[in-house]
Amino acid sequence: MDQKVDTRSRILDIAEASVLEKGFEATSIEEIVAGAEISRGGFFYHFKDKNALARAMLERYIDAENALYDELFARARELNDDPLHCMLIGLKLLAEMLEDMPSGHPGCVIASTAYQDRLFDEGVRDLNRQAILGWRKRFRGMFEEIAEVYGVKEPVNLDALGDMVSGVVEGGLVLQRALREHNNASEQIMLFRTYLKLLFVPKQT
Amino acid sequence: MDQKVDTRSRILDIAEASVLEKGFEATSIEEIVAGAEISRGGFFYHFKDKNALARAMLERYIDAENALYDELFARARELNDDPLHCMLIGLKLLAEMLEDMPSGHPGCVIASTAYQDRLFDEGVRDLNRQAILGWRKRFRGMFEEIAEVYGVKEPVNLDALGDMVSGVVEGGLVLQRALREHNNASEQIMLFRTYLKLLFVPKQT
DNA sequence: GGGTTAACTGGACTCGCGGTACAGTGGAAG
DNA sequence: CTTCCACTGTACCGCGAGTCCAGTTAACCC
Repeated sequence: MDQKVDTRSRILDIAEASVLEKGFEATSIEEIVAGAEISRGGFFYHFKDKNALARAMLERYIDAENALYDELFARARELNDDPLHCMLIGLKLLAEMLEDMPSGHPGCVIASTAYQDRLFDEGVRDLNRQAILGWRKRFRGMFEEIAEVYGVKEPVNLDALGDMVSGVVEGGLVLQRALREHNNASEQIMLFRTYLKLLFVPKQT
Repeated sequence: MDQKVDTRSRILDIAEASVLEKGFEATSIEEIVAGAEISRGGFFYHFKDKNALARAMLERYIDAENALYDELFARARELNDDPLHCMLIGLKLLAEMLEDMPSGHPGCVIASTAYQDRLFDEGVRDLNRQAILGWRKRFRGMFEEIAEVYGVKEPVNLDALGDMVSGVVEGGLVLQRALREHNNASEQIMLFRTYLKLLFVPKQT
């Protein structure tokens, strides 16, 4: 119970690595149990089927992603109190983080799940949906704060702008995955950052 | 040979519809042959395996997408000769087109393939890569033309900006798929359009 | 009319994987 | 000493991909 990490988490670790590398379908239960050094029976003891595994993985992934955003923007806030600069610093940190990942970022489970969604049940799909809505809310809130202090040079829908953060990250990861380059996602984030710099201008008083 | 469309194309039609709706893995050969009203043997006569099918589908999809871009921006050019306005009009047309699709756009096969790539062979992955590189070149070219006439307010990498078109579309489609909303992709494109309006400014002479 | 070929049909079979069922076991906790 | 948890191990089912192959049908060619 100490040296051997909790089996359930070990299964999730192995499964996540494999799913991010080759996709959900291509990851067999056989291979998960081999990696986790348990029996097939043991796997089904923890997860009633692959769907339950997907659900648990998504939950964990989303929690981790949210924690990451929390930490990133908290640090950004420490560095600068201005909401716009906080956003810009946070995005820079995010971009750097994506770049520092050796062999590229694993890629977002969200997109992967979205494109194979018929494999999953309603619960999994809803989890996915809620995660993106959460990010929309989070970033929309930050943009509202910015808009209180700054003017916008062109009218934009702040919900859509919030979605654009997720969209740019997801899109960047798709490019990165397909191109087999390693910094497309961070490049795209930096480009989006430039957008914000152009969009928000000091309010004339 | 006239009323019965060429069987191969009919297989591809059925398969594409099904793959876009539920994903590649979830589409069984059984169901394709039922839809195309042929026998299993007939399917394997045309495609040696599912991989060959994927490859053919991707080729067709990419060709269609490129033809669409050709047409869209050709029409835009007819409407306005200025390279920036041509780009802006083209994006608007693209956004409108995505919005007009009943029940949303089918979703891009590129992302779908990227996230399941271990299912496919090197040929399929390379096709995917070449498509995105093609779009990069296409849009980069257009941005270069724009940059000859306009100045940029903030320095940007034009390759990355070219990628951003693909990225925003892909990302938007991911959001749309996951959220089950219907106009995220077009919204994201319009937001990107605003970016370009802010980025490119008339050159001071 | 006979021969060749392309485009199939249909059926039998193998294999891997997801999933089920269930009996047994070893160790910790009470 | 018993109970329960967290498994192991094995046997079994069904489905879908993929293989093999023998036979059919229609078209075209000499």
